[in-house]
Amino acid sequence: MRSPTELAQVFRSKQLKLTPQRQLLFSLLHENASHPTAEALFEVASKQMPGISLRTVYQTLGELAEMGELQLIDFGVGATRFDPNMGDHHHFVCDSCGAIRDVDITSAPRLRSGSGDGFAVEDVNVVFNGLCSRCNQPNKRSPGHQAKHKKK
Amino acid sequence: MRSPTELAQVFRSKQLKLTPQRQLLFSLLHENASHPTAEALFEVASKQMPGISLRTVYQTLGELAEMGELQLIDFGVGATRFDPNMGDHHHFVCDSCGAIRDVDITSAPRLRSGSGDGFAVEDVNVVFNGLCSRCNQPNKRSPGHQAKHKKK
DNA sequence: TTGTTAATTCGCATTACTTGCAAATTAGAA
DNA sequence: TTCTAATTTGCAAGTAATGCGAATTAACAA
Repeated sequence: MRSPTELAQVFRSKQLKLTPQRQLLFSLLHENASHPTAEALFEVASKQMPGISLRTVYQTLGELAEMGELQLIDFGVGATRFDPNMGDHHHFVCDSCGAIRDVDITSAPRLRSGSGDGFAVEDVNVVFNGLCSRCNQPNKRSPGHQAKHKKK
Repeated sequence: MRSPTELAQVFRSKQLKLTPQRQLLFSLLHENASHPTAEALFEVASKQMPGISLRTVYQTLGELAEMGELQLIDFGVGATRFDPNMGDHHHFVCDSCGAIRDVDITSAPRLRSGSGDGFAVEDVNVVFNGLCSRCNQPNKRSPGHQAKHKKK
């Protein structure tokens, strides 16, 4: 991850202006380990910066992703999630409450096959589905944000 | 996979009617290894059964998925894909043309961790991104259906 | 400080994909 | 053949995200 100061330099080096919106979104994202959606980030940002536009959130998140400052992940369950953790890692998704947790690559076999059968693999993403520790307790399932697409 | 006859029994056992639409969609899906979208399947189905509704395609695909006859997969690149292959396997997605290929589980490390850190993993999905053999040839990239969300 | 200008934000319209709903149709049992 | 619940269909509506143009503003220069 990058400090706000470093971010400023990255922005300038790319001819991008350092706006209050961008700074806010960047820091909110780094304070937030929940892999928020654009909408969720918008909610939080609105509290500190009333009037900020959802359009700007999408715009900025897209730019940060292009700059390699964050990952854009779609688990096929509602909206795209944003992850500032650019390290090699995977994800666990709770099928009950929708919570997402990073899965450190060391705890999962490292998959980095070069190529096979003619196609060149450039990236491998592993998604673990199941029940989080909270929802795994039979009597206290969080009815949180349920999966919409129920993959299976 | 199931033969049309077996399917009929499965349907009956669940009080579901064996309609021409369902039979057509089921067989089209099994003839088709491209992991089509609902829309794509609708196009093909329309040729053999003019007037069939896109709504019915979505409906039927959803039912088949609930019955465990097919998988519903969202790669975060446009529409949901449908896969009649219920065996343990993963997927390769071409970032250039959007083509999808099954990746037999034997060629990838078998990931079936029971649980860790309190959450119960019930399913593991691995997505390999890269360039397919066709697009991997520098001069002949298929400009096919480009990725829309470009995950990274 | 002030001015200039290209970058950015904002809001609204629009697209893409999918689902809800109600009326019309039909498979399967009697 | 008749009956009825299941199914299909078309259209409206919903969600997520993007396109676009007008208004605003960060950053640089004078």
